[in-house]
Amino acid sequence: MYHLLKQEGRARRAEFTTVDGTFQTPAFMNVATAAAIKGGISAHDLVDLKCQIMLCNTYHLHVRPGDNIVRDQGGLKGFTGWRGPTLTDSGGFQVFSLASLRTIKEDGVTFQSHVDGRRIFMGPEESMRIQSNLGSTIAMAFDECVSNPAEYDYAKRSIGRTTRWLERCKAEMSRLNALPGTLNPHQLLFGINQGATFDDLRIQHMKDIATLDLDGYAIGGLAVGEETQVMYHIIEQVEPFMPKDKIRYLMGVGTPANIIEAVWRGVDLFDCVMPSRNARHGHLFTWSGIININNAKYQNDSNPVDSQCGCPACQHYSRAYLRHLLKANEMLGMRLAVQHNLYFYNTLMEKIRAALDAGDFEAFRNQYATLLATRI
RNA sequence: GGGAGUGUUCCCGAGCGGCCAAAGGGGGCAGACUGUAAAUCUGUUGUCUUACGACUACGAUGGUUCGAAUCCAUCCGCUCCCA
Repeated sequence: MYHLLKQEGRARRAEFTTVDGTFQTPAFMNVATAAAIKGGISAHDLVDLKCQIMLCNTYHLHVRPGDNIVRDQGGLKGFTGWRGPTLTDSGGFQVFSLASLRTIKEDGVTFQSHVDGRRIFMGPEESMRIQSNLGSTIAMAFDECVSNPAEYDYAKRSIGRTTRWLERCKAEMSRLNALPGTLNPHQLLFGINQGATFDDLRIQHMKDIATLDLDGYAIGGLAVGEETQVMYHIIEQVEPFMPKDKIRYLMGVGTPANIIEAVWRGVDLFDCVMPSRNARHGHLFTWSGIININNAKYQNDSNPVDSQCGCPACQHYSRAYLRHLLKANEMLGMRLAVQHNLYFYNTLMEKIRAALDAGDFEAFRNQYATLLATRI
């Protein structure tokens, strides 16, 4: 249930209520692909990192340990111990990213497991059944994510198929939610807008899926090869055709600047592997810009990563220590780095919401969009 | 005392007459990363120079050769075997 609290231009401040709790938007989902944030972060840690909603992946959990196991363990909630809302990605992105191992047909997609190489078939119904077993708060539609630049004709055929898949997802989800013994009988379904970088395809597809009255709408297929300005342009084109009373999710995005710019253009929800992956590689976000903690200039630096940060790493440890841990390949190094970046992202969202509440998000955007992308 | 090895660029280690500033690791330095096949990947790593190139380098010294990290002699260091 989406409840709009305040608006500034196209930017929206709202809250989203689910059976697993309410979260404040704009929000960033913390990515726990295989039911854990990479870098040794537990569900319990996520609470301290100001996480509101956790994202897991259908494909990965289907392959290992198997969605039936997760269901038997009480779904993602029982399995991971995360009590708040969860969203599961549908496996659509894996279809795209495992490009060399797949065949796409009308029924669904056959692709090879990256774990043991076995052939796996996944279509809309399979994806919904797996997500139902995972018991997530929100299930994503099974879509096709096309890489950019894309051929117009291919993108056009792809959105037709993605729409038909969406209709099948909706039907299957209704059926599953009504079954006795279903883990989460109130599981929500979000549709996904596609159409590569073509305005007319994007708009047409958005209009098509808007008629299906889903619980939320995502923009997918962005930040997959096109220029950043093209991404912003597509959001601007599609946004007017997204239902005003539904939550909007920009999938897989992005940098702090991307998020600020997308909120500015009317997006409510985000997820991205960047804070966790980049943290593992020593790339840390701060309120003064981006640093690479591996750089030699930090080897004897007794300051915290960011003196303005309240995360567990910045509260107790120096740049010199964190750099040493990462260099020495100590698990603690990754853990602290990931904690820092996730705390940064969740705090960024908090600040965005505060700015919207105060009615000065434009000033916030002017102050931070460029600054946070600066390398220092 | 006798015999057999061995010494390579920051480290380990390949090379056995020219294509060697010298494979491959490691380490160092830097970069990338956007619904996670990612604790991954890429570049770089003798000095000087923008570059062409020049110079210094394969334990030391001397030699053979048009040419030596590579062959020979002596010396120095280390390892192993026999007494």
